[in-house]
Amino acid sequence: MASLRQRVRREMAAGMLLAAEDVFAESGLAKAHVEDIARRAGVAVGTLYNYYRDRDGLLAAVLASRTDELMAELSDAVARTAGSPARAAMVDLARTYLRFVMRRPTFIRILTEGELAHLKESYPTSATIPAACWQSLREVFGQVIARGVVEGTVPDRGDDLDLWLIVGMLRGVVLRYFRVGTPCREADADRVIGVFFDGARA
Amino acid sequence: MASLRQRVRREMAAGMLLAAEDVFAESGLAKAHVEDIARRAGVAVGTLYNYYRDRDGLLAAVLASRTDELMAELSDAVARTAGSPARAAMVDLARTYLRFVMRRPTFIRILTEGELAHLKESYPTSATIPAACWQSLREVFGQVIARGVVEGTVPDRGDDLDLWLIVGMLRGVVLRYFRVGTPCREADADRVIGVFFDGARA
Amino acid sequence: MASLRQRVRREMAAGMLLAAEDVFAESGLAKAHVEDIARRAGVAVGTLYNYYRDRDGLLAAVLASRTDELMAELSDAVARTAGSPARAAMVDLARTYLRFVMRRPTFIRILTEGELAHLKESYPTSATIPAACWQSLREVFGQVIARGVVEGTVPDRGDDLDLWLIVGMLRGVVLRYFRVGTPCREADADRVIGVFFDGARA
Amino acid sequence: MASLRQRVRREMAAGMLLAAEDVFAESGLAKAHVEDIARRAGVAVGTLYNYYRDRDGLLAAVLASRTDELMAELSDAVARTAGSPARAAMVDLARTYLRFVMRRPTFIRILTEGELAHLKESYPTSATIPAACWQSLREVFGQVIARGVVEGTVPDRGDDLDLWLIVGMLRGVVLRYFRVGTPCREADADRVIGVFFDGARA
DNA sequence: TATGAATGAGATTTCATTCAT
DNA sequence: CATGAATGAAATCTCATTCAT
Repeated sequence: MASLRQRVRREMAAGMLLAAEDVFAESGLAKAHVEDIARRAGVAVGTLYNYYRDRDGLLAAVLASRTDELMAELSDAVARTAGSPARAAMVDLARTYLRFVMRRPTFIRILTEGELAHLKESYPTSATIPAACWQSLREVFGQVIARGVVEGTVPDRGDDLDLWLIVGMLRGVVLRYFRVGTPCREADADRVIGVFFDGARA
Repeated sequence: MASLRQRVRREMAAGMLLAAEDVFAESGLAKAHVEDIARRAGVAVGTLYNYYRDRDGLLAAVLASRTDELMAELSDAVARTAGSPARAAMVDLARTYLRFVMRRPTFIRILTEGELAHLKESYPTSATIPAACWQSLREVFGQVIARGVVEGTVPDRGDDLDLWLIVGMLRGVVLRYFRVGTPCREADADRVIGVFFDGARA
Repeated sequence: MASLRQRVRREMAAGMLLAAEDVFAESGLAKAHVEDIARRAGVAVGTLYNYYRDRDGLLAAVLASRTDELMAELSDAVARTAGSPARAAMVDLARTYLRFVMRRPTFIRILTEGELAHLKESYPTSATIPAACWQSLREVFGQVIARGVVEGTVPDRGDDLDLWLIVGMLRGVVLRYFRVGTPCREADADRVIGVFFDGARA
Repeated sequence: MASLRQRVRREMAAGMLLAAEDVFAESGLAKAHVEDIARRAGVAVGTLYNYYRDRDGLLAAVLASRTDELMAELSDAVARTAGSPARAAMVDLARTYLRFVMRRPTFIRILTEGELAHLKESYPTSATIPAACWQSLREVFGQVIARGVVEGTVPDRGDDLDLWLIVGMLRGVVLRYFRVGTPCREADADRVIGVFFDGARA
C-alpha cells in the first residue's frame, strides 16, 4: 500500500507532468521554458528538478506516460476486434485513435511536432520517442492489414506504403483540427478507412 | 546586362541561401545557428547580415524562393492538364509534388517542420509562410477535385476533408522518405491518387 | 516587517545600483558595459537581469533613485527657507545642491553627461530623465526667484535666462571639480548667488 | 601654387569634414557611424579612410579645424579690444563666442558633449581636445579679467572660480539654445557680463 | 584613387540548471 | 523537500576597419 508520502509525491509529479504537457504543446518544444512549466504547475523550478532530472526528463516522462496510454487503447481495440473482418477492425482502430486525439490533443500536438523536430541536442533522451510511437502506430495498423491480406480484402503489395498512407490520412484529419479547428469525429475515421478500401467514390 | 558586381552579389546571396537551407533543414529551425550558416556558406557572420536583415529574414528568403519554385511547378502542372480528366490531372500534380520533394528535400523538410513548429517568437516574418504554402497546395488539389465533381468522378461531400486526406497521404510518402529513406517515386503518386479514387484494392 | 529574503533582495538590488552608478560614471554612458557592472557588483551578468529588465532599466533605476534623493533635498531646502528672503533661500538651495554634488559626484557626473548625450537608442527609457531633472532644478530656482521679484530684490526680465545663468554657474563650479579636482564648497555657493545678486565686485 | 590634384583632394577632405561634423553632432559621439558620415559626404567608407586614418582621426580633424577657427576669432576680439576697459573687452569676447555658437552650432554641440564624455577608448587622439579648448576659452577670459584686476574693476579673489562662472553662464545660454531652441543673441552676452560685473539687479 | 563588401571581435540578453536557505 | 535567486555559457546582431577590384 502506498504511504501518504508516496501518494503525495505521485500527485505532485503528475501535476507537473500535466503542466509540462500543456507548456510543451502550447509553446512548442523549442520555446517551452522550465520556468513556465513550474509556474503552470504552481511550484518552484527547483521542485521540478527534485522530481525530474532535467527538462529532457520531463518531456520523456510526458511522452512515456501518454504513449503508454495511447498504445493501451490501441491494444484494447485490437483485442476486442480480434475476430472481426480487417475493415471493421481498422475502423475501430482509426476511431480509437481520433477519439484519443480529441481527448489528449496537447500530447498529440507534441507527438506530431516531435516527429520531425531535431531534438537530439535539447532532448537527448526524448528525441527518439515520438518517431518510435508513430512506428508503433503503423505497426498496429500493419497487423490488421496483414489480416486483411489473409482475408483477401487487402491486396499484398509487398511494401509498407499502405501504412504510411493510412497514418498519413489520419494525420491529415488531425492537422485539419490543429490548423482550422475542425474537430476529429468518428465519421472522419470511417471516411479514412472507407477511402482506403473503396476510394472516395464509395 | 548585370554588372560583374551585381552578378557576384547575386551569387553570394544564393550561396548563403543554400547554406541556410541546408542548416535549417539539418539542425532544425530552433537549432539552426547563424554562425553555422555562415560557416557552411564559407563567409563571416557579418557578411550574412549584409545580405539579410536577420536570421528571420534569411529563413523568409529561403521559404519565399522555394515556395515560389514549388508553386510555379504546380501551376505548370495545372495548366498542362487543363483539358484532362480530374484523375489524370491529380496524378500529374502528385507526381510533380513528389518529384519536387526529391529535388528539394531540404526545403520540404523545413516546410514540413514549419507547419507545426511555433515560430512566432524566433521567426516573426517567416512564421506564417509554411502554413500558407500548405494551404496553397491544398487549394491546387481543390481546384482539380472541383473539376472531378463536375465530371462526376468525385462525389461532392460538402467539406474539404478530401484535400486533407490527399495531402495527408502525400505527406505520408514524404515522411517515409525522411524517416526510412525510401525515395518518393512517381509510382507512389499513382498509388496515392489510385487509393483516393478506387481504394487500395484496385 | 521585511522578511529576510526581501531584505537580502533589497540589498542586492542596492549593491547593483551602486555598482551601476560607478560604472556609468567612470566609463561613460556609452562605454558602460553590463559585464563591468556585474563584475563591480560581484555578481554574474544573469543576476543583474534578474533585478533589472535590461541595461536601460538599470540606468533608469539609478537615475530615478538619485533624482528623487536630490529633489527631496531641494524640496527640504525650499520648505525650510519658506519665510526667508529670496537671496538667503537661493544661497541655501545652491549650498544644498553643491553639498549633494560632493556626496553623490558619480550621479552628478551621469546627470551632466546625460544632459547632452544622445541616449534615445541605447537607453530609450532613461533618455529623457536627465534633461527633466535639470528642468526641475531650474524650476526650483525659478520659484525662489519669483519670490525675489515680488520682494523687489530681483528684477523681472520677462524671460527665464536668469535660471540658465544660475544653473550655468553652478555647473561651472561642478565642472571645475570634475576637471581640476577642486571640491565644491559652500563658499562657492555663496559666490554664485553673490555674483547673481551683486556681481563679482561685491 | 596648389596643383589641381591637391585642390580636389583638399575639397574632398573638407566635404568629409563637414559631413563628419554634422553626424557627430546629430547622432552623438557614441552613435556616429562611419557609414553615416560617408553617406552624408556622398562618398564610400573606403574613401573616408583614404583621407583620415580612422574615425578618431576624423573627429580630431573636425575638432582641430573648428577649434582653430574659434580661437582665431577670440584672438581677434582680444586684439581689437586691447586698449578698451576689461568690461567692454569681455562683452566683446562673450558676443564673439555666442556669435560663433550660432554660426557653428554643430561644432559647439560636439565640443560641449566632448567636455564630459569619456572618449579615451573610442577616440584616443581626440579625447583631450575638447577639454583643452574649454581651457583655452577660460584662459582668454582670464587674460581680460587680469586686466580688470589691474584696472580695479574686478576684485582679485586669488582663485580661478570667476572664469568657471563666466564660462558656466555662457554654457547656460548655449544649453538653453540646444534644449529649448532659444537662439543665443548678443544681448545675452551683455546680460552674462552684466551679471558678472553688477549682478542681476543692474 | 574610389569603391563597398567582407570581416570578426565584442556587446547585450536569455534561460537551463544548481544549491544555499 | 520546497524554494527561487545566482550562475554563465551560448546565441544574435553591430559596426569600425581592411582590401581586392
